[in-house]
Amino acid sequence: MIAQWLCYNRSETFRGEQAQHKSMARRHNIDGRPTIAQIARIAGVSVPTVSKVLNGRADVSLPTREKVERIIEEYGFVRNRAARALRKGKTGLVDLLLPRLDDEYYLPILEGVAQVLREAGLRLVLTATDYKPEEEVRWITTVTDHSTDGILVVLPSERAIEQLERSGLPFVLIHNQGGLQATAPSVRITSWEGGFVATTYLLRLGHQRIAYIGKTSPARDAIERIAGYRAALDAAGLPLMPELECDGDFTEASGYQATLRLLELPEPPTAIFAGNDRQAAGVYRALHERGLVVPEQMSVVGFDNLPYTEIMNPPLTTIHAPRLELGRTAATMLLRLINGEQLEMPRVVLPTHLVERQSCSPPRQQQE
Amino acid sequence: MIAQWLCYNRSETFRGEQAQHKSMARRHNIDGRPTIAQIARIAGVSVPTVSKVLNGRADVSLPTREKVERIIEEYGFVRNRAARALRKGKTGLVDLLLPRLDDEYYLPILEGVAQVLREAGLRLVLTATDYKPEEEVRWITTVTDHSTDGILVVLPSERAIEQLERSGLPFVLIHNQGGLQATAPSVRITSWEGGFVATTYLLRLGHQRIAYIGKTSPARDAIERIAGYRAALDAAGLPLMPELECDGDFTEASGYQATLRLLELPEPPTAIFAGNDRQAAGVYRALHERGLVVPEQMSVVGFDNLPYTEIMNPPLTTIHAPRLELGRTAATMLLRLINGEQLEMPRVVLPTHLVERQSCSPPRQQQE
DNA sequence: TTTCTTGTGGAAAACGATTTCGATTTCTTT
DNA sequence: AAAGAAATCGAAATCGTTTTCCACAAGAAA
Repeated sequence: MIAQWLCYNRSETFRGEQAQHKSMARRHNIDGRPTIAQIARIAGVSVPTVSKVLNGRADVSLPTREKVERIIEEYGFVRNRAARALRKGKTGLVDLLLPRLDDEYYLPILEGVAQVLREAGLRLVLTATDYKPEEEVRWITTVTDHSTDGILVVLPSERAIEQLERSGLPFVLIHNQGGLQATAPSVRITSWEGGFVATTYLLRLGHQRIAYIGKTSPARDAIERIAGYRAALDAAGLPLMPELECDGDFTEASGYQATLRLLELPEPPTAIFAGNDRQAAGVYRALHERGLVVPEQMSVVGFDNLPYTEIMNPPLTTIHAPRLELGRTAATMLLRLINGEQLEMPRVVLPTHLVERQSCSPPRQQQE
Repeated sequence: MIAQWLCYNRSETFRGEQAQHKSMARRHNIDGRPTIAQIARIAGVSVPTVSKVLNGRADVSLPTREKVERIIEEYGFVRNRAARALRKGKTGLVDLLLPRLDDEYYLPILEGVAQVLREAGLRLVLTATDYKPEEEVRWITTVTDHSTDGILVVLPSERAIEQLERSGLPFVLIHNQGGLQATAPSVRITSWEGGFVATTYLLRLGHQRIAYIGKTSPARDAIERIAGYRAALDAAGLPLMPELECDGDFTEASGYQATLRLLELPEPPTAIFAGNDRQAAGVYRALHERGLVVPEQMSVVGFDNLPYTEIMNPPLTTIHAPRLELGRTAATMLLRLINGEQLEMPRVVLPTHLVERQSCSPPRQQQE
């Protein structure tokens, strides 16, 4: 047992694996990792010449270039990023600030950002603020120290935006909560339309009593979703039914509890529009517990289109939130800003759309 | 419509928001962001003194310190990270390499790493290799340029490990695939025990015909899981049943297809051990399609304990893979290495355990 | 009063790359 | 063959911080 917990000695490994480089290095009196100056000396050229080769500049003759390239290859030289960043004023890093990392909602956003940055040869620094103001203060000071070329913030607070604008660094907001007057570059989704479309879909199926879950959250997207719901009812000439607008903080548990309350109503709804997919999962659980089957006895619509909605039973009809594109466009915009370009469209809104699966059907005749 | 797509002019914003700093800066002929030298000049001290204040050194008198601190605060000075990194040889950055970002399996690992790094005041650079060798080559050269202080790699390839050892940078492997002889510091989970425990659990419930899905993957964890399954059968005195060992590449679809094939067997199994939760979801789908109910007509066990297993219907019994701890311990080990310490336990294996939910029950009497 | 600490502060040399600009060489042109 | 143009290369400055080491002053010990 003990034998396999062999002690790992870093310097030993280093010596072992770097042997071939080491021997060459010794000949030229190099201690550790080679620098541009050492490469230059070995190649018999000047430091700027090596730099020019490294940066693919034109004013280097072919023989010189090849010689230098050979030496670089031979010694496994890689240039020191810190020195480069210092001189060029660019770090090649972009900061992405997420509220949480354990929430899979943000995953495609992250993926989208990573894709674009990778294509551009930039690297991604990830920070989770955990919704805590102290954390925000920490990253604000740590982020504005020129250690990154630009900043992407998901669900930024007002204070965060102020700090960002003050810093002078390029930044783009994702899911900006701010008021309409904010001019900062941002990417959002059409939450209102999503709410409207989902509700309209249920209305078209013939539902008259449609509940909404998710009234608690003060987030802008949540507010827009319920507003879309109300607008759709209104457009259909139906009155608002306050008893069908349930609290819900966008967790599975709140969807569960809201559903139980809805089922105890004298006249329960025939369809439930959950403000997000997690709540929809809670709705499923409550319905299953009460022995109601989806969609025959209750239609359900979610929001976000998380991956697992496909494998729910039955698969959940939901509003697709284009989260990958959210990340991609935000990153693309940021690259423009970093490049000193102007954004012709600083405030982008990405469309949502309905994904029809099997959790909805027309209501039963006469509600029993 | 057009009105709200106001053009965002970065330099304008900069001018506006930084006005109060700017005015002071102008008095002292400062153009952009202040440097240590400018702070020093304004405070009437030397550059090293400011640096000493910044680094909390002892050889600065209280009045001087306070004066400098006041100026720093007043001008909103933050030091340039690149310069600091160049001089100190440390960047304050740690690289995390993940195969994919759109796979929620890795999310808790990421979260764990982020937690530990945040506590240590380091920042996380995230890279996705996308399982592509070219990508790996790219990051290998880009990552070993001293731009990060250490590297964490999830599911590293052999070549990646070689490169890492050659680079001389501290690194820790997560889910190392390598052979037992590898001495590189790594963190894994007890996949074999997980497979053994899951299978034994089903055996104890009375199942005799237990299928396993997930034979295709060459990943070490996959191999260990099926080995654990076989060992449990063996320990129970049961023969191996090759027709019950199904191919499966750990996707939902493969779980679905494998299940359909299993159900067509002359003598189908009474329980299915899916190599991971995604495959288990496919199992559920196939069973539901065929009208079989879990667990009465088929017991199912998963592996990984992904978040959505809790809201599956019925909730899935599965093997918990401690992914958060995987990230935390790997990051903790890396910090030690960065700090120049030795690891007394360079190869850590984290325990898995069974999470009992409602997808298993004793087999029906007499199989019909 | 003299010497020895102790405490403060600064001059200058790093760190490793990039960039500017001038010097040299080579190649055309007249 | 001389003069001008083009290609090639390098010396030195620079980015902003940290670190080493030395100078100086004030207080303590002789």
